[in-house]
Parts: sequence; structure tokens; C-alpha cells
Amino acid sequence: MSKAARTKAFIIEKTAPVFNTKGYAGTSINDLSEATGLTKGSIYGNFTSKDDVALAAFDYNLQKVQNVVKSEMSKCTTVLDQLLVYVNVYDNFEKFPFPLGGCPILNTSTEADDTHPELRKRANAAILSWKNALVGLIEKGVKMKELRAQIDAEQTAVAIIALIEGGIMIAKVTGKSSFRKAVMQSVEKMIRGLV
Amino acid sequence: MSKAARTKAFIIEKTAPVFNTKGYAGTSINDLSEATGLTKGSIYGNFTSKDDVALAAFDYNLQKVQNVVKSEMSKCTTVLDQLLVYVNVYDNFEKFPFPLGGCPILNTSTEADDTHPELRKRANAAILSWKNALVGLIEKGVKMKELRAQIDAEQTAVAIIALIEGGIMIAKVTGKSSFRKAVMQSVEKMIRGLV
DNA sequence: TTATAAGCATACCGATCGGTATAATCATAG
DNA sequence: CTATGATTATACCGATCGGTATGCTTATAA
Repeated sequence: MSKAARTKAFIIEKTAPVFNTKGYAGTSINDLSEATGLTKGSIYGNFTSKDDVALAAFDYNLQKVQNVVKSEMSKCTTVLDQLLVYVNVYDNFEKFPFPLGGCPILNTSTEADDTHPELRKRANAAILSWKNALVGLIEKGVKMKELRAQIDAEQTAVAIIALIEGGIMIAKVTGKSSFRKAVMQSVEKMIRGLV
Repeated sequence: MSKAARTKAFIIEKTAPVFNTKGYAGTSINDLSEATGLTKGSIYGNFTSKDDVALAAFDYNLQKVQNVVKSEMSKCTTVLDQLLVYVNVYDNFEKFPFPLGGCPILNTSTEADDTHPELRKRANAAILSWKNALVGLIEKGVKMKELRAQIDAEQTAVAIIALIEGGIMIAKVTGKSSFRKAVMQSVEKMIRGLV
């Protein structure tokens, strides 16, 4: 790993939480300098623009979330347990290495949908792949006779994502994690209703 | 109504959609000038700061949403129908005079939760009052024997809000209103499950 | 060990940021 | 119709914005 690659990774690691809390428009190059301890010049030596850093930071934050879920899922054998991983993970948010500032998909989606096509594209892709993963999981469960046959996999998948993201948003702005936990109970009900 | 009051209302009306699409940090005073056709000086003649305009704009956008719901609810007699107003309204988003840029609660919450205490406070209050309205409605339904007695009103209310906000977010970033409609079907199921 | 390039800091660019002092213009009560 | 205060525009403030040109300082392959 070259020096440049290491510095680049270092910058991403340090600035990702800043972008995820302050947002794209709310984050200045100066913020990136402060977060890394590097000067503006050295940041622009490794990235071509603020956009460039922001996109890499989003990818990093998203990876972090996906790693948590993937890691927990690998411990499960049944489809039901795999689906319940989401409940577990988002119910115990703080126990996992989650990105500072909450869910990057939620944050990036709401900021970028009207303002930043490239970031929006990434958030869009993240949602679609999440949804497809859920649909695949549910269909697998149906095939394995773990879940009922008459399930609308697509509708269920989108509802689960909406509940999770909505729950995160509510808990974050109210400062009450109990709201997130309440929503996760609804997610659990919904998942157990698939059996 | 004095000239000043009319101008103030005019500024709010014209800038509210700008704040709701570009966000607080992403909106400049120059944007406000362009949106109103007024110069910076005259905006600061009616408001003390950018914050001042932003807060008023949020209130305006929130009012707009609440008016739609209130107006539709007044046409309903049963609690069930009143609850289903949310499904109807958010399913047919485009047919109602909704604020440009989507749900102001969602937009403001995700941007301001880590950055802007005053805006966050307002978004927080909006969520809580929405939740309380739902809880009140559900409890009324239980008392009137319209709904089952064993309902966890609080949990149901939070779940409905989470579904709606999550659904809006997903639909907005993907550009597929069908996702929002799918989520609203889940909300309808949830509500009909209360009977 | 030394040549050479890659990596980083300093200093600067024009533009725009939020905000204000002051002058011109307008509405309105007497 | 005029006086007066309220309202709006002009012009400007220092600070910060994203970005860059230019050197100094390192890492690294020969």
C-alpha cells in the first residue's frame, strides 16, 4: 500500500463522519482540514474536488453499515433469523460500529435528492440493492418453506426499509432511542408475520 | 394587514420551497433574493437573519402539510376513516397542495438533528404532536369500540409515522412513486389490523 | 546513497458567504 | 398635499467559500 493510498484512506476515514453529520453542503474544505489535521493543499493532492471526497466518504459510511449487517447475518442459518438481524442491529445501534451521524442512506437521500445528482445516484443504488437483498431473502424463505407462499416480497421489503429509516429519523431528532426500539418491534412483528 | 406584514408573508411563501428543497445550509441569501425578486436589504428589513427566515419557512411548510390532513379528516366520521386519511393523502401526494421538496419534517429532521438546534427543536415538536394526535385518535377508536382494546397505541403511532416518512424518502431518492404507494399499502394493512 | 518523483504545505486566487450602514423611495395619516 | 416614518435598494464589510500555483520535504526505486 503506497503512501498516497494510505493518506487517501486516512482522509476518507476521518472525513466520513463529518459529511455524515454536517451534510454535503454544510461541510467545508476547512472542516476536512480540521478533521484530518492536513492542509487544504494535501487534501487536493489526493482528491480532485470536494465532491470527490464526499462520494468516497459516502461509500465508506455505507460499507460500514453493510459490514455490520453482513457480519451478523453470517452467524445465522435460517432465513427468519437472517431477516431478524435487521431488528437486532438497528435495535442495538450503539453496540455496533455504526457511522457517526446515523444512517448515511437516510442522510444522503434527503439532502441530495434535489441537489446533488451524483450523491443521489449512490443513495438510490444503495436503497435498491438493499431492497433486492431483502426480496431475495424472502423469496429464498418461501422456496425453503420457511415462510408463507402468498407473500408480496417487494412490498414487504420496501416496508421494512421504510420502517427502519423512519425509525432512525424519529429517534435521532427526538433524542429518544425508545422510539427506534418501538419501531423495531413493529419490524419484528412484520417479519414474524411472514411465517 | 400592513405592507410589512404582507411582504413578510410574501417572502416566506416564496422562500419556503427553496429551503425545503436545498436545505438550510444549501440555501444562500442570494437564493432568497432570486426567489422573491427582492434585494438582500429588503429581506433583512423584514427578518433579522437567515435563521429567522428559515424558521418561518419551516412553520409555513409544516402548516401546509397539516392543513391538507386536517381538511381531509374533517370529511370523515369514523376513527378508521380518519386514520386512513394518511394513506389517502400520502398515496396521492401530487393531488394535494404539498410543499415542494417533500415532507418538511423529514428534510429538516435529517439535516438539523446534528447541526441546527432551533430547527431541530421545531422538527422534534412536529413529530411529537403528530404522534400524540395519532395516539389520541387510536385511543378514541378503542373507547368507541371501533378498534380492538389490546392495541399498543404509542407503538402503532410511531410505526405509522416511520412508514410514511421512510416511504417518502425511498420514493423521492429512487424517483419511483410506486415505492411510496407500496409502503402506503402496508400502512393501510396496519391500520385495518387494528379493527 | 543518490536521483527523481510523489506527497504535502504555504500562500494566494476570485467568488460568494451572511450581514449592515446608509441613502433613496414609498405608503399613509393628518 | 405634505410631512414623516416605514420600507426597499445600493453599496459595502470582513470572513469564508472551493480551488490552485508553486515551492519545500519526504518516500522510494535504482
